[in-house]
Amino acid sequence: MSDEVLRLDNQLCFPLYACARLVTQAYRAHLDPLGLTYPQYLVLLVLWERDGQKVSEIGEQLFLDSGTLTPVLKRLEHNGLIIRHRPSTDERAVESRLTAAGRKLKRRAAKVPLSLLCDVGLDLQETARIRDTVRGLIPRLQHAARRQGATVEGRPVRKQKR
Amino acid sequence: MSDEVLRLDNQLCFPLYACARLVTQAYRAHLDPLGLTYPQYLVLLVLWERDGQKVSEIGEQLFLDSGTLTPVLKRLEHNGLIIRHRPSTDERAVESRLTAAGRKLKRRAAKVPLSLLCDVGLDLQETARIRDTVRGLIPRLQHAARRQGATVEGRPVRKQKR
DNA sequence: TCAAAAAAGTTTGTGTGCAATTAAATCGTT
DNA sequence: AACGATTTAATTGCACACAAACTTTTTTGA
Repeated sequence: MSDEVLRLDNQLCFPLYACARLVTQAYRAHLDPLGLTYPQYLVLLVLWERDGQKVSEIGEQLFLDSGTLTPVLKRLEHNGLIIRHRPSTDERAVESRLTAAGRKLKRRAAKVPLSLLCDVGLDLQETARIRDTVRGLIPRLQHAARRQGATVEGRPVRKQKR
Repeated sequence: MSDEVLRLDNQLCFPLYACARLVTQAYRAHLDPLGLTYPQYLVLLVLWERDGQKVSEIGEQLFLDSGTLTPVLKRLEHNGLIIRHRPSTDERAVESRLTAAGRKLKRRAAKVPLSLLCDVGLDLQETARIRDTVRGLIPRLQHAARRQGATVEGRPVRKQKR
């Protein structure tokens, strides 16, 4: 009876899942030479826009919690791209600040997005259209995920084991 | 100069990455009661469509390799949902076959997709539209990802660690 | 004022993803 | 039949994701 709804082809979730992985794979060829993983690249994008942000600020933009970001930031620090330090005004927080090497990497990274579009064979218009479609999903998914128990933003909500 | 292209807001990759994670988070609330993770659920979707598939066959449909699938399949076996065995006709292969418990779980899982759409607040038409848009990206991303993972002019391109 | 609560990160444990390597079985060609 | 090439999974090593527990610091409120 309900076989149809369970077909892989009929689900929205799977193409999203598959595309996200394929995108990071496509990025890898361009990020490997920079010594970056895709999540590390995302963190740098955030810091290149505004330097010296706290873990929680970075997390709000990337929808990642500190449990994920702490190791990523430590690796970036270990690789000499950022420095983490606790500001004296609030010693709970940890700010990440770009080093000279971290700032310098921005120039090389600037070539990556266009290379990717080129690899994938998308023009700017179509890219923008798809981007807006997918982006429109985010608030609704946040609502759905938050409602049921993930820590999307601040609120605890979850009590059950994975 | 090239600041604009590096803005998080202008990238297609990030919404895809964010949505994929938010989707699995939204699924978690419905899959936890079934004792499944999202990748485990995907494997079962494939087996519910056709039982007894080889690791490579499952991998082709989910775009996952044996390095990822082997542990997932072992956990499904450990949880009593499938049995893995090597067919005598070709002892290299490993077929995964649903147990009675694995087949039984399909009835409960059949409620999940609709619950999700309900949580997210999407109607069927809009879902299908977005799904087709995202699905259209897959072949192009595969081409882009494959192009760089395999070989260029006969020589292996990849030698650097991640 | 000061103990309780809240906030901010870190740590721990589990489960993917994926590249690279390894091991075993099968196939193709001689 | 022999043997190198190919196929198929499993293994290894590293890097996310994320829930839950924990530590330290700051804020609150009776």
